[in-house]
Amino acid sequence: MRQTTLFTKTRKEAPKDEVSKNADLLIRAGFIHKEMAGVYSYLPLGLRVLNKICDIIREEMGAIGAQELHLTALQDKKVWETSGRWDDAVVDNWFKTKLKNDTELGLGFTHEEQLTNLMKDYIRSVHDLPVYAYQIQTKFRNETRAKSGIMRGREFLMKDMYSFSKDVASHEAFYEKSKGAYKRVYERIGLGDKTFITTALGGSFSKFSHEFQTVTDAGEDLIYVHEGKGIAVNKEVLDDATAAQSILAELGIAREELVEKKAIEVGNIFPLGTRFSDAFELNYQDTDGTKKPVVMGSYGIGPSRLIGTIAEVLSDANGLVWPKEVAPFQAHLIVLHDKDGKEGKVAKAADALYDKLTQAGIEALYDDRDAKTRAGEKFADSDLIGIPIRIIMSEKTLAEDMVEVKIRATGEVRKVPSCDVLALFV
RNA sequence: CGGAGCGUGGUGUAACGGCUAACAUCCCUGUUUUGGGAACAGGUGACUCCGGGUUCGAAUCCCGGCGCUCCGACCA
Repeated sequence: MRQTTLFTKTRKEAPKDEVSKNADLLIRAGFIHKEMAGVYSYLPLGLRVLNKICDIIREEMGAIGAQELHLTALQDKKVWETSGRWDDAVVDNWFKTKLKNDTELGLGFTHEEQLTNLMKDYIRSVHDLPVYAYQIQTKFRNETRAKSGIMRGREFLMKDMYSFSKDVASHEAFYEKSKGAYKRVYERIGLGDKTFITTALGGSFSKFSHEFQTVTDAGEDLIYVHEGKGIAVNKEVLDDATAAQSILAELGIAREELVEKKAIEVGNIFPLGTRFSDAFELNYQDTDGTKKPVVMGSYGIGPSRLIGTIAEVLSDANGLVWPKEVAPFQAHLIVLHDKDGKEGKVAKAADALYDKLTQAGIEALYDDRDAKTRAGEKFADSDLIGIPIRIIMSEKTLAEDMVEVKIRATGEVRKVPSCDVLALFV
């Protein structure tokens, strides 16, 4: 994409109504636009990152046999009354609205109820199981306090998967498999080293749950990391003496081995048991003819929060630093025109290189702005946007038939023969 | 939901109750410049969040809204 056609611009100054680093950088670099507190639009650059993250999630969910679907955001009150979660006293972060005829509707903050109810039309027999279904969808949560930029919004994107298994054993087998899929997602988006599977309390549905927590000072949670085993427990576990004892024993770790860290929850999986299948009478007929409740699990990950987390964890003083797999573009080609400007030899060579990259299937952002935008400004913008590989072509480099390559993450600079540029992307 | 702070051109800031609301940046014209956010000249752009009130006079003081940020509570 030619940068002259990109409608967003970078900003030199931090927005006055944001303090958090993720919002500051993402807004200044033109990835997101704030609409109101906790509600952000995704601009072309930000959407590219979001789509890449979603595609990685799709691949990893597909790899463990999950199928994608898309449920509705508008929710039927009756369905939620079935599980007892319509009441504002039970769930206090509902957005509710009404039809013209005063029928109440909700805007989905999660989708256990709807999907369980839907599955009644498709799950009848043991032969229909298991089913693993997920969606990537906008969720609405009426948070009393939106904060931390895109880390905690009122409208946000969420991948939520639900598993439907015939019994506890097969549920547990899939639950374990899902952990692997989640780990691969964090590795691929560049957060693997800092993300720990964290045992947490189960809340109302089960004895325990697992969170994926990325260590960062911008986090809201306190976790206790066992660095040797690469696992953690949530503070809430240690606060509960009986839970702490059994969970630490199960994990084979001792309290003294744990190090306290601030972290942001970037994923959460938990067994649902038959909490919803009982409520909705989602049963199946087993081979022996008896009726049994489906055993369920729920698996969430927030792509938009992941963007914020990457911005918090991987950025530096000059701006964003995108890992290869989620970067909006693989290459940032910068041309420094000669005195003939857009008609000059350097411009022609850079145009040709851009075409070559594009034809090779390499996504490149081409900073083709003319000499009114000087080198320093182009470099500063490039640092801020954070594309992994920068390729600079100028009169100087062209004279040697080279380009200059700078790696955003490390700052490493080297000269590469123009003909070898494609080799940078294998 | 408790507490604190804030709301002024697109952006970031300034302005004692008193001239035509100032500066920087961005943007537009032109000249010059060309490897880390250049220089000069000219120009566009604001009912100072909204509604009331006090006053000869309000961006400024008072009241009420709305909005934003932060701390806390909450967060299957």
